[in-house]
Amino acid sequence: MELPAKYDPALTEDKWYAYWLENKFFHSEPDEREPYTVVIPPPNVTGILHMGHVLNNTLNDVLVRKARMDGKNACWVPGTDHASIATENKVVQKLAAEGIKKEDLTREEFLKHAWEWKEKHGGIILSQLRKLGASCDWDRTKFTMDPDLSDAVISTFVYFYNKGYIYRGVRMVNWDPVGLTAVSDEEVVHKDTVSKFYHLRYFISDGNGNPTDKYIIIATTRPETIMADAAICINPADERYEWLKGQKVLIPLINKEIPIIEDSYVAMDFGTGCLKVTPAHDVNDYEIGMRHNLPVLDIIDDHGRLNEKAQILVGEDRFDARKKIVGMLQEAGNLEKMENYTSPIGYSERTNAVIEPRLSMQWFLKMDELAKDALESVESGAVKLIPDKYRNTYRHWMENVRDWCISRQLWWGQRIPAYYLPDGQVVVAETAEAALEQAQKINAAYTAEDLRQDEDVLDTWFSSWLWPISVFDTYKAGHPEAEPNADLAYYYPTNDLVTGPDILFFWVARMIMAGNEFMNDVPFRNVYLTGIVRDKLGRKMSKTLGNSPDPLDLIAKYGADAVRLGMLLCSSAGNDILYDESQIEQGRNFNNKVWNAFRLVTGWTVDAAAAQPEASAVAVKWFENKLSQVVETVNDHFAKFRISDALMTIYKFFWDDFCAWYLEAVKPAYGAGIDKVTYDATIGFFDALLKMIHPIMPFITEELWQNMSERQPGETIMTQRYPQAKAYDADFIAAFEMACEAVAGVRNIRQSKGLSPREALELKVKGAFPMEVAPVVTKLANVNIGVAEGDMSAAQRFMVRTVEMFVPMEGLINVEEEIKKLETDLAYYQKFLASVRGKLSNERFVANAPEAVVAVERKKESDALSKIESITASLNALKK
RNA sequence: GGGAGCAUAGCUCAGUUGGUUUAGAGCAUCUGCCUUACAAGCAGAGGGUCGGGGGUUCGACUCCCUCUGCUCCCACCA
Repeated sequence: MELPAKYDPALTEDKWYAYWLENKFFHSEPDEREPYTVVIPPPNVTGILHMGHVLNNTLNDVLVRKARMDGKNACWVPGTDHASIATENKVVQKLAAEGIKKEDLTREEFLKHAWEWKEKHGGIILSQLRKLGASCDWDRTKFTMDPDLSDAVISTFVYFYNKGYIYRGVRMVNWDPVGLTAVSDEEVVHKDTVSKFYHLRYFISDGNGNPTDKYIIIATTRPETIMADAAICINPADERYEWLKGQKVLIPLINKEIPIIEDSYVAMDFGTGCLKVTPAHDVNDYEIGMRHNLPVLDIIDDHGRLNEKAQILVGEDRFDARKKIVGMLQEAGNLEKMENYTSPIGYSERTNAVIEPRLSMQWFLKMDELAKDALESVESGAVKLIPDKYRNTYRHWMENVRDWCISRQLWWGQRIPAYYLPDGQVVVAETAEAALEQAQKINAAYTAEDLRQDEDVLDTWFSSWLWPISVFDTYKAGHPEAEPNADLAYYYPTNDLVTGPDILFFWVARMIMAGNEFMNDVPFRNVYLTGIVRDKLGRKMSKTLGNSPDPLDLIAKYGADAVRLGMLLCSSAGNDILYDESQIEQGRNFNNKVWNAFRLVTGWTVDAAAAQPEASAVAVKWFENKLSQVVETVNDHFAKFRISDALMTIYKFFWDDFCAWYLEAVKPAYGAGIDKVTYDATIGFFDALLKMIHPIMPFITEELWQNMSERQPGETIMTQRYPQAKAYDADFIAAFEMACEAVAGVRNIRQSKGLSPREALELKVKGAFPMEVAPVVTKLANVNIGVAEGDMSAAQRFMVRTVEMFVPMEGLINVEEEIKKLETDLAYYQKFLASVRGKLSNERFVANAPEAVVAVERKKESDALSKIESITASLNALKK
């Protein structure tokens, strides 16, 4: 078979992915093997693949494929997340573009549109993952709103409600006026924002609601909320405002009389020391209001517009109202001054709208007990975070967690299974029928018509926190007492979770809580936290910057294997990835290297009569030993999740050790055949190398493995065993390295003297060179090796460790230059010797340092001495 | 405002209980090669007072303090 000189991934990738699917190699069923389980961090169902997904899923796939080849029963469960607020937003926008307003639709009509949208766009990302080579068990694909997964969510709600962990209450929540829903604290992003600090005059009332000429100044960033002011608050210790106590002031523009109150919350050194208290629109103010029994006046509606309670500017958006009211205040003589002011403002993570703190009735889940256990899971090491610097962050969050607001004023999601009765009571049950039964216990006359289900749905994370359980067993979530089904019993807990640190709390921590609660065991053993993919300038990749390449374009251009390797090259755990297309080029180049090595080896013809050359025998012995050593190193890297180290070890093993040294050492002369012993060994090594590379580059390795010899239908490299490390001879490996250094030394001399590699040279050795590896030096350096005797001053000299090597070259030696070079070397070693002797003559060093360390220093000393001696000898010879 | 982390070659990073020569890798750079697998390549080479200062130690890239510069997380001073 004739292979082209350049590898074309387009010809192989789809073919082999289809083959893997056809043969169901990704599919897993429980059996007697040890399981290796991973659940995918479910991407948004309508999302499309971005570089972050590529990084994450490549890492995941590498781990899964490695485990599979280590003989484990690997199961990688894929799926998608319904992402309630994000998806609902997209549907609302799509409908808006068609002139349909959400308000005009019923819940059922809207959900019909949403499901249509999901059917149309859902799962695109999963097909994109196939292009990347992800070896997910697609038969197990799940969606967080699959009917049975939704049932699990509802059961979970009922379970926690009955346990007393879920309660409903009026609280100050983070209101998203664009998404029209409350969001959790974690969904609020604080960004420093430049705004204005308005200094407003509030005139003192004369007692009858008329202004006097005295006033105080209040500093605020939100003048549009003054109509909702319930009081002005000062610090009781503030002497400046002693005179104010007991007075009343008038709200500008509407002349409403409000009291002066005192509360030590107010900072005397901030602003003017006078705080306007607006309980409905600020969390702190709300708390002050509670302490002082102030009325709560809510003047902002769901959309962030002023309502009729504001009396003025009714119907205006809060930001328009702010501009307008400033003008009005100025005209009325209430604006003292305004200054620029930068302060952190909360934005909705999903819609980027400025969060409006707002009082509303919401459902909450108590977190204190759950958080305590989840913290313990990480502190005890039951769950390992990689890198472990995240333990600190995790602890901090778990110790300061607040109750989780789980209700969302949306339609896309699992509807809260709470039913309101005409008498105001609430019943919570998994179904409407069960709810009615409960209701009838309260009043037998109630009928289904009397029950009104809560309009809200649950936070998306309230379903995804069940993911490692519910993808296997949808009944167990919400029913801790139930026996797990066979799948869950076998696959849980999962082994590794690969995800971004940005959802450590949203998702990872909550999965640990759910796991502890329902399974009495953690959901995974290791959490590998990736970095964020940035461009090479360090900027986060984003659509607006346009600095995010489309992974599918990259795959089309370079091949999935190249993209995978390119992403992994620079991905140490927890560190951000500075993505640069040159890394993917490097991946492509490596593909090509592997391809061409294969062309070379399979192009050889075996000469059955040929005896094995000595150099080949040495090379085979060396590579056998080296292979075991490298497999050992690679396994160690994998065990410690040092994936990029594992990759680089394999990369260098293939490129440097195998191609540059081994293949060159065993390569037959042009046109000649290769002996069978060497050929078989080489094919064996290639086979092992392909297996080692396979988890990283699955496509090209399958292609070559299939081409290497006749394969039966249904055979695959995917399920072959990873090479095993055997005992190896480290001394022999070291000896071979000396041979390589000798070859490099000769090549260096050829280069500096302009000598062709074809011209055979003499190499004279002085010292303890391991002669068993000499045949390799002979072949690769094209030299005849002999022992150095007599005057070597007419030879070019170099050293391999402590062995002196000479390449005689009468007439080509530049004596001046050689002397200079030797003198530089001599100076170096003399200085080095001095520093070593400095140490050795220090009694405290000799007394305190471990014996081995001292021995090393003595070895350094003797090595340096012997080098100085040989350099001096050469110098003397030259100077004669 | 509170907390955490980082700073090592031009770039991206290793450096695994403080001791294997006077610090490593990949990429990039320079030099010479179209050598019959591969120019997406081959052979060689250069390049770092380990952010600054101080301390502990026989010994510090590694531990402690401090300064500087970045990054991230958390956070209700209007």
